[in-house]
Amino acid sequence: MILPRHGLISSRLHYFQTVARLGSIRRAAQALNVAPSAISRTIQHLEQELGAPLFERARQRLKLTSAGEILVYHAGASVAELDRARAFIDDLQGLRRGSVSIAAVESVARGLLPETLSRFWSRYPDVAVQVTTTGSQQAFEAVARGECDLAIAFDARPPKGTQRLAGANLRLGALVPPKHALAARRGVRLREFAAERVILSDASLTLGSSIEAAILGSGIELKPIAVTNSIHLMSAFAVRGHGVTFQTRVGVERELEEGELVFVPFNDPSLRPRKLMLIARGKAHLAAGPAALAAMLSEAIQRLDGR
DNA sequence: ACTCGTACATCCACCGGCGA
DNA sequence: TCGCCGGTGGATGTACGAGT
Repeated sequence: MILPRHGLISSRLHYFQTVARLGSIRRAAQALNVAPSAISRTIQHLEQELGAPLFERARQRLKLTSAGEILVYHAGASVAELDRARAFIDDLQGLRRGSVSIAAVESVARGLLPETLSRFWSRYPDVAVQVTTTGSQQAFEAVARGECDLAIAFDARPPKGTQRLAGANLRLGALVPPKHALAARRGVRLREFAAERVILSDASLTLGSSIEAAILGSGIELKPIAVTNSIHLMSAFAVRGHGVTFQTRVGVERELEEGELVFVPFNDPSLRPRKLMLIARGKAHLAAGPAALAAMLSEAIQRLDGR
């Protein structure tokens, strides 16, 4: 049994509209892919219900009566309203039990994302979320390829076909233990850590490459005690007093809140703020679930701007 | 004018899915 | 399980146009 595109709610109106448009039950039947008899009977039912003929049967041609003209006008409005209602209902269902996929850099997955998802799930508890941690450029490319709905990353170029939804400039700084000599300072220079044990991120992270460029540009020689691509390890080493590390506040929210580390921003002009960005494949592509999460993430990212 | 082929709407019997 | 509803295919009646 082939149902017309509007289902039972408006199939009669849809049949009627098609017959009125084509002026023939047979052509309407071909257009709708049903038997002519089905349409004929549907029209008869409508006429019985309304108590008035909708077509004049003359010379093998169906011509709308005045009642038919009135119904054509109102049926068009009704079908359009049903389409609108269907779109709203689809969106509502997407928010009730849809899914969202996100690619994010590790630092975002440690703090910003869990915090925002807690708020998201308090409103939309049945929307499933798939989170993949990866490098910045890879995260953005995953969105461009349609493999995920949203991506959050640092200092990466949004690929063609994607749209930037939010951005924030985040200062780079040193993460030091509370008892460190520089912990109370309002700002520091990179060269002040020349004699220190430092924990650096490797060049596979955008963080690593921007710090490496600043080190090379200033001619400072640092003594890295550890080099890693893990934001988690960098902060864990720093908390245990193995050395100081350099990054933004994103990813170490818990350590800062609990007083395990202190963030001291850099004053070096060569250490420019890092740009955190949220992208999607264009707002028009976002279903209800991803759109709702994107709105919450945008708000959270914009609150970070300048910090 | 009549016949014939074609196109169309309608009627009827029957089938299958779905909900009470 | 049964009734309702919407589907299909075949039969039938009607109208039209072309050919004779």
